Amino acid sequence: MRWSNLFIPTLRDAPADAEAASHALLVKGGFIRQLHAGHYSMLPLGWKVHQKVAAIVREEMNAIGGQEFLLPTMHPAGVWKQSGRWDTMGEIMFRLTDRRENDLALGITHEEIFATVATELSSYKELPQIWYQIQTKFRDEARPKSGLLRVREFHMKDSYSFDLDWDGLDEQFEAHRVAYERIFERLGLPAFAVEASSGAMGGNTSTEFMVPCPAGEDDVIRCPNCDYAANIEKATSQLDPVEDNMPPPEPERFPTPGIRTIAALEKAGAPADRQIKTMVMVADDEVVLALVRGDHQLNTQKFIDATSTIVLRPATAEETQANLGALPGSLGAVGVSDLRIIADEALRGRTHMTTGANDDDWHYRGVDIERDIAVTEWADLREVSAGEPCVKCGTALEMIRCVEAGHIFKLGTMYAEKFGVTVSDAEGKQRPVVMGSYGIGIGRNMATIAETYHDEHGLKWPVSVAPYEAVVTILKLDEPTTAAAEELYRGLQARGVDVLLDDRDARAGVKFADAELIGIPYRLTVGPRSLADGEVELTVRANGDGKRIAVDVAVDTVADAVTAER
RNA sequence: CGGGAUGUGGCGCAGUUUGGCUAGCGCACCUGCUUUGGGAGCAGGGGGUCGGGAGUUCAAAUCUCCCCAUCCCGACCA
Repeated sequence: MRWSNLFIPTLRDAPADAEAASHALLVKGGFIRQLHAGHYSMLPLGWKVHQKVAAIVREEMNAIGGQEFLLPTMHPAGVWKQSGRWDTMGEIMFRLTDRRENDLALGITHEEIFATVATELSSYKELPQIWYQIQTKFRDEARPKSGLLRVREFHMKDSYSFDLDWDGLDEQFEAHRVAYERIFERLGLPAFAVEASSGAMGGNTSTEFMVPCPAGEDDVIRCPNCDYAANIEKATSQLDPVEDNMPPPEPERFPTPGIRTIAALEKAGAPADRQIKTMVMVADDEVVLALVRGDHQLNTQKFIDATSTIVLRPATAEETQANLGALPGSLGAVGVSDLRIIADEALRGRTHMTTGANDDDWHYRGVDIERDIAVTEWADLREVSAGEPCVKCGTALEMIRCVEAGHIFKLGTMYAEKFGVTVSDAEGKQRPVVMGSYGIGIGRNMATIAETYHDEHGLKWPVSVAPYEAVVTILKLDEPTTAAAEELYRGLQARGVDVLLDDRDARAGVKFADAELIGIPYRLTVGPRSLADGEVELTVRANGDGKRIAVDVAVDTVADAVTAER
């Protein structure tokens, strides 16, 4: 393509409200424009990158036997009611009504729709199946942010596997894990797999693929020594045991005037690891107590997973007062019998603990949690901190901020049962199929690549996803220079290189700056000065290297480099 | 949803405190001349419901009220 004919609206100044590097550079480079919060127009350059990312995903899905579909984005409420998720999805789902007042939803994911199609599976001989699509998803995110990293409308590759049994699912899951690793490698992303919370998807196992990035929104706990890695919503660690000596026969009430915090109580003689922190939560309109050790933090996702909660919020001061008779600072679970009490595993077996007495300015000490508190359920609720010992090898864990680039789930038979997706097995018995689902956001991966590959001059796309693989820059629009550049351009096209010819009537500095901003991996600069020596200049965007090469080897040099890096 | 900030040509901004000239500057755009290997110079030119509505006033980008939008932090979130 000739640059003079293209719409590549580069800007001298990035919009002031773009903070993430990918956001600023994608706008500045003329790849995207915002329509409104969380909705972006893909301009020609952006769409080319998007399509190249999608093509890599498609190739790898096809390689593991995936079959491409395209399902509707707008769904009748009925299918969502059938799975039960019409009620459990909450505000994340855009809902609307048609002229006949039928309830409709915009798809946030497609388990329900693929399950509906899958009812036509009838025999185990048809299994396994891997079905996928690359299609628009809508999610009414509370806070879209950082350009393409978190939006409300985006393209996702979502795939679904159907197997006769769990062993089959394990194979599909593994096939996807390997496919995803290949995808991220081809995208140039240093992604790694971590244990994850399955959240609203259901199922019992899920793995996220994380890319370290300060603009990300997830914290990952990773062991620098062994292979342990988990989202902080799932991560655990070893804890040093705390010795509880001299358990007293019963809790002792003592006055703590003005003491409202763990730290203040510590000064009054109760070490934080000998305190029980009591938090009052409202889980789907039910008041529930969450107990963690004084020096630990509650991870709300762990609490949600442990209690199968849909909507969780802290109780208001009024609700707390009404249920426990005291305000935060003096709360405890001793003697509470009418509320669910979820306690963190780190508290199991502890005695000689201090906790609030549900009477402002009073606490109990000498509490034996199993004797004195009616714990309903024990669960892993506490949030791991960096530096704690790895559960597998004891090495100090590190915490890394990441972007979630992909997420794969073992779903089981829940959707098959809700939708009646059954097949006959070899004995002629009807069995529900075992499903998995697997997602990669295309635009988010594009933005994550931009986050990973850029410098002060602009983007530095890997060849695999670059909007153009090479650019031939004409420095002087006279006949001999133009003719030489055109010949290189045609030569590269003949070698199958996705090449751009910068034939604009602009100064050299403008052309160089634009080529660097939009991140073309290879630039051939054709000017009368070097041409007089029978040479052109080859500049590599990735490392800034520039060198002169003979005109007659230029096409092969660039084409070979591009081909090697695809 | 809570907190903070911002809305003035395509982009970046000034002007608002203290109401008052035809709403200004840089970039970008158009024309001409010169220039031409790292975002050119000179001259001329086009483009703006000052986020929207209502109000106060002789007079509103500027003051008042209401609303909307966007960004950041948090909550939340596959």
